[in-house]
Amino acid sequence: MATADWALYTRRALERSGHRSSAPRAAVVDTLAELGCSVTAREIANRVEQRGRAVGLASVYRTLELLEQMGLVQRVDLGEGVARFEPAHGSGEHHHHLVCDSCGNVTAFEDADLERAIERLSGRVDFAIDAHDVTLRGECPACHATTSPS
Amino acid sequence: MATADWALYTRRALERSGHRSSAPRAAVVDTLAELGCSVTAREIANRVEQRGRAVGLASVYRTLELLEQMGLVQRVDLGEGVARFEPAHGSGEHHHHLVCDSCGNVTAFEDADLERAIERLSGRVDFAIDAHDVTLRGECPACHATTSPS
DNA sequence: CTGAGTGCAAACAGTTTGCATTACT
DNA sequence: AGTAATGCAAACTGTTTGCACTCAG
Repeated sequence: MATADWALYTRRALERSGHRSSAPRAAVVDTLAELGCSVTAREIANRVEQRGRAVGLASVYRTLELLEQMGLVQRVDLGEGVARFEPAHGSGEHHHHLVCDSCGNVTAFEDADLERAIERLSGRVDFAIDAHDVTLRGECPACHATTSPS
Repeated sequence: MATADWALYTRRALERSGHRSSAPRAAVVDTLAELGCSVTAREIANRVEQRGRAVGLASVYRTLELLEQMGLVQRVDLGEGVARFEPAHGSGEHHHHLVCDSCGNVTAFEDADLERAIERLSGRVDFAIDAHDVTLRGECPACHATTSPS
């Protein structure tokens, strides 16, 4: 399964580039793999602690920063004033996020049509585009049900 | 011209909804209209000060928050860790942003194709979408020239 | 044994809030 | 006169940094 692959690959990549394999760092990698899509640094620290081990928040941030520079982690900003992070799966996989305005719930989606539109657009603008974010906001099914009970 | 229209309309809207017309608030409105697209609270405060008058940063934030709630101002988060704001022009006008990774320069763009793709997509997901942000990142022409001098 | 990596606490930056003061209406 | 709105400074939040300590290589 992809999440275990990523954790493994990431640990290898760290080794390969001469980084020491420390317990805290491994815990962050494993936990990010476990939690998956768009998690905050604090969520990672909390989860690690739940599992008995413990990591300083600073180390979580330092690890995430390192991994981001290595292209193994993607930083995501959904406009909540908190940075979110997720495993970066190679070049292929590519998703964006739906955010529920009521409960803050975050879900991922992918859409080839959208990607195509953005790609075309990228060729048309005068910037040299190399990344893009799309965030859709609204109400998730659960909140929608309670808000407008038909 | 649109910027003056917006300032006028906004001041009217404030009056109409029973808000006092104070000098600081008017200054914020005028300055946001003048600066236009995606400015920070501090930029507004600075600009107001340059023009002789002065506003506390807190008042700038309070005004922007009020205007946002009234739908007259749009809050924009480009993932820099600073909130940006811009005049919200009615329902029609709709743009997104290009951010230069090197110099931080922000430019606006609109693209009907992209909007259409998002609209179609919105119908397909299980959230009730009512807003969306798109941010394209890359190198602006100026930075691109200095980075890769052909 | 050496220094990369850690944890803590202090420093920071942006934003929000409490409160006494100001100034529209 | 009454009270919405202001300005300042303190409080808060998320993130970064300095520094002494630890542990992997």
